[in-house]
Amino acid sequence: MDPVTIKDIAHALNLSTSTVSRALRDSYEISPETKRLVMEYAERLNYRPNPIALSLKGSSSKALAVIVPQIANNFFSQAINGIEAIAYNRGYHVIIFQTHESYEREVANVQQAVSRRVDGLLLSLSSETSDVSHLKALIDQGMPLVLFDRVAGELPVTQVVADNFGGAYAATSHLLQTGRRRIAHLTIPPYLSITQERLAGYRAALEQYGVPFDENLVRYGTFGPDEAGPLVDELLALSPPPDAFFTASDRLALGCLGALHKRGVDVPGQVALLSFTNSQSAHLLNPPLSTVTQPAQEIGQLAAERLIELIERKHKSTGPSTMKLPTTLVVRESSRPLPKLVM
Amino acid sequence: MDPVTIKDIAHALNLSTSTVSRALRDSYEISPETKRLVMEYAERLNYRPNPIALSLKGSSSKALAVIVPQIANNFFSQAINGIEAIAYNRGYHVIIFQTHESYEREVANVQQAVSRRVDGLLLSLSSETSDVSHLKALIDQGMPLVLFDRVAGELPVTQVVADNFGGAYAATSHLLQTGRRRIAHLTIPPYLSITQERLAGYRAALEQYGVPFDENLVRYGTFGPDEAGPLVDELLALSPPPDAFFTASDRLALGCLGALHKRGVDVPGQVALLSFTNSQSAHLLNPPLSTVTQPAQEIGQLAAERLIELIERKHKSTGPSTMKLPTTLVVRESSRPLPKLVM
DNA sequence: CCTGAGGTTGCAAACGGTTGCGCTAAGCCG
DNA sequence: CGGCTTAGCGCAACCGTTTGCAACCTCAGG
Repeated sequence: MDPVTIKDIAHALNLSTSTVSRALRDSYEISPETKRLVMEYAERLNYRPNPIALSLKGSSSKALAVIVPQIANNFFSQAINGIEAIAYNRGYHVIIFQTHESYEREVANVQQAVSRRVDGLLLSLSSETSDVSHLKALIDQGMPLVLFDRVAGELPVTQVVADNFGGAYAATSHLLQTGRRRIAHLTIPPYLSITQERLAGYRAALEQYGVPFDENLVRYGTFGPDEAGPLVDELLALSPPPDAFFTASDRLALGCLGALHKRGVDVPGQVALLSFTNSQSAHLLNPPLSTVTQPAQEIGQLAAERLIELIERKHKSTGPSTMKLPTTLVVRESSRPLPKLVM
Repeated sequence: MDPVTIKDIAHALNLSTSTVSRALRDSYEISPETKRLVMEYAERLNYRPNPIALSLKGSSSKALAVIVPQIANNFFSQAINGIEAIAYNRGYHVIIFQTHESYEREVANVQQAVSRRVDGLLLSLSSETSDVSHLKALIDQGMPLVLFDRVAGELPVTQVVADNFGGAYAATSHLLQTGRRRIAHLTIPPYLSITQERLAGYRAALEQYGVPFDENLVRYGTFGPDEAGPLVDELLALSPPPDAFFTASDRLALGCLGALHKRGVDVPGQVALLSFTNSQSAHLLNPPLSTVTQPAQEIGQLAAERLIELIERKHKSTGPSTMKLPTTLVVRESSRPLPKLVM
């Protein structure tokens, strides 16, 4: 029960493969009668062109590569969801790669994607990646590429990101408005563009409110397991200790909340907590968690749309652009205003 | 800067493509000297065989299809994580498809996967799927196939699942032991094997404790948005109302907890809550949620391992088997024993 | 010196499809 | 009625690789 080929049809109808091919593509060179015959027969046999043969011949493989650090992460799985939706509608398939935050695997995955002849790449940098020459090479080859979320500003490619600066600014401002002054920032590895933007937003808000920046209050996580606990301990040991935690990832948020629970710290009485997260259950946590959410699915959709545009009218390159989508601050119990407002 | 082909090497070295091909595959027919030349040159040019040409020619495409209802779901993203890990180690790629719980898309995705000439399929049924003839056809074609999580028992294929019966039995028993007698079961669409197994586990536990089964207490969700609220209302309106909710999915768990919060129902005082979920934050919810977790990543890994075995020694088919992995009951605050135990 | 074997290498077909071009027959015009 | 156009179709090359088989050379044995 092997798949039907063009040859089978040609043979059965006593035609040449070229005629069948043209008939199926509705070429003007083929008589309506012949077309009808071929189409009907192909329909009956449920003929599907072999995409592999197509990609061998032509250039297009109708496949996109998505390279992300981790699938099992709310943000990325939501983004992939958006990517897949767009890709499916436009007739593309999605091949997924995980870098597990490793630079080496990122390079290897890019290689693999290229040799699979994908039509384009969607990539979110691993936290280890500081050298982006592998991507430069891609761009020089003319491979369509769109970066999302964790991008590299210096690369001349289309990038889709959330407004990390704005999100962090809004979050920090909110904490300041609720009376906190010692705001700790638990964040992700410093190489990442998003880390820097969030840090910048955090600093900008501090400055706006005349609160001096204290680098002791900024701690970098590593995506390792159980990393939040020690960081929280270090921060709580400061004097004066922080009165708020602003964290930059799902894992840090949950880890931090868990650590605070375990140490019997009252949230938000003793410290407030506010986090970047795409978790669906922030409102059900104890206490309900104030969050900055990124439009993960929209980011994925937009990135996929841009990429497909790039692929389909490669000539008319509109030039690289960075698209920034707004984040949403949702205030909940974990950052409730302090009873006595200092301001 | 087009990718290097065997022809380029052949031309540069004044050899035929066949010689180069054989040299690269280290064939005994080629002289050591020629091999060395070819290998070195290929190395220098960073030659990578075109996988598309390989798949066209031979049989193997070194790609696996994964078809799941939803990527943005803790269970599935964790499972895919496991799949990808194994696949990567064995040199396979993973192409992801989402059915969005639609039977039509499931069929279309299977078609697409086949025409992409993947070497094998990993599939978790959509909730709409009751007819599995599209999978029967696959099996008849000899396409390696492994079902996981949402399986179809009647199919003669390898299946990897969690012990849903056991998990539900343990969960229900626990609720009974803590003094609950009117245990509602909010579950997913009834076609699914896992739904039936969980229901069976639930009933078995009831029977064990001599509590009559009341079908009014069982409600089926549809994966729609905000479906939990109405179901909770209906159940709370029963007389006597339930004293526990046992839910069968992440979404139902969170939806249910949210609905109970909103209605001011005390958990676990008024009703207990216990859920199947792979959420990472169950212990941080308010109240901390008692859960049955499935070993999602292990299920993915095991399924991928089985599939690759199937692919690589297609001849020695060990016959279909069902592998069942244990679930874990974690008791937390949301199912705290009632103050006055009836038993 | 001829023959045959063994060791190397190249030719060509094949995978499934697309496409430039050539061929045939019919129709049209002068 | 002859030549030209044109519709409709087939031949063959091509994408990159593998592989059966033929071809060639060298050398040893008879």
